[in-house]
Amino acid sequence: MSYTLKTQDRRELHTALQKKGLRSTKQRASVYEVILSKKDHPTADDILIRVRKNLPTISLATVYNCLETLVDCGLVRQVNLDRSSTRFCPNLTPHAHFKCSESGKIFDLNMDEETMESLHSILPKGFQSQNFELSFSGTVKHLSN
Amino acid sequence: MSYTLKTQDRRELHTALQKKGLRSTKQRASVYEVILSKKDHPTADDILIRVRKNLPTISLATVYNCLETLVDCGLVRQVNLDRSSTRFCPNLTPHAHFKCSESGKIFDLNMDEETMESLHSILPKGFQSQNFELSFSGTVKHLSN
DNA sequence: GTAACTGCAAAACTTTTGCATAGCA
DNA sequence: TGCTATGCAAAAGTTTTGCAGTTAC
Repeated sequence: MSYTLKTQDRRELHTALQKKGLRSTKQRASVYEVILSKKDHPTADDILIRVRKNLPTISLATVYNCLETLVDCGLVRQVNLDRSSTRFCPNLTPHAHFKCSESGKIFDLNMDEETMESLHSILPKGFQSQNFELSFSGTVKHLSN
Repeated sequence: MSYTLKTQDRRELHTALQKKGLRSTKQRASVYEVILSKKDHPTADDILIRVRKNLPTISLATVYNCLETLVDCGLVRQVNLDRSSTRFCPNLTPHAHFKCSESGKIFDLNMDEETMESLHSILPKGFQSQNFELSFSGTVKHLSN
């Protein structure tokens, strides 16, 4: 039991899994823990490397399985920017992403209610959106880049 | 010379290529023509099949090359929805995409100035966006689905 | 003529699948 | 104990690369 998921997070994970009739496994906990602990939008492969510090024998296929499970449970969101690997993000609040083309870093940008409404106002009659993804690319001037 | 690019479109293509010091080839013209003629957001593979009606020997690698060229020239935009193949789109006006999870169809949604401004208002100081992508997924009720 | 582009094949990369084994409930 | 999840390997799918031959300028 080397995974260091906080009690509250572990409970949340367990509840969410149980709600779907799924089991708690150390692999799922460890993948979730990795995503929570460093919110830098890692790819499945990034996550594999990090999880292996705790679980050296975990396979990439299992990481993909765990990620799919976490996404299905609504604990994690997947992000597709340009044509590179899918990235994963524990931020469940409405937000956009900004990818800096110089550093490659990805930033979360919070979205206020007003912007959310404005954004959904472009949906024509009959279009019912369950999900949206907004991403910017560009550069970040100076700052902590 | 079996490609049926309209005179104006051909001129636009030629000018854009010339501006970058690139050559006009029938492959590039044909790929461009295919994207312009049916705005259903085809993948590279879709485009290959359509272009081969005119140029039976064109290869997938060439299609990818042509697409990259057209995107670099600003004549075509690439669209990444979920984790499937990249799609291509000749609509250069600011717009969003909506993918119907039932039919799989992708719709362009126009964006007015106000929404564009609202959308960019979430960028923090120092963040300079060169590009954005907004996509919705959901269902389309009745209508011409 | 020559540098750029194409076509082909192979490689690289990401993600999925099938199946035997392990482990949670 | 039974059934789900994991680990491994192989497959599938998308995109890129290297190179010889072709073509636009």
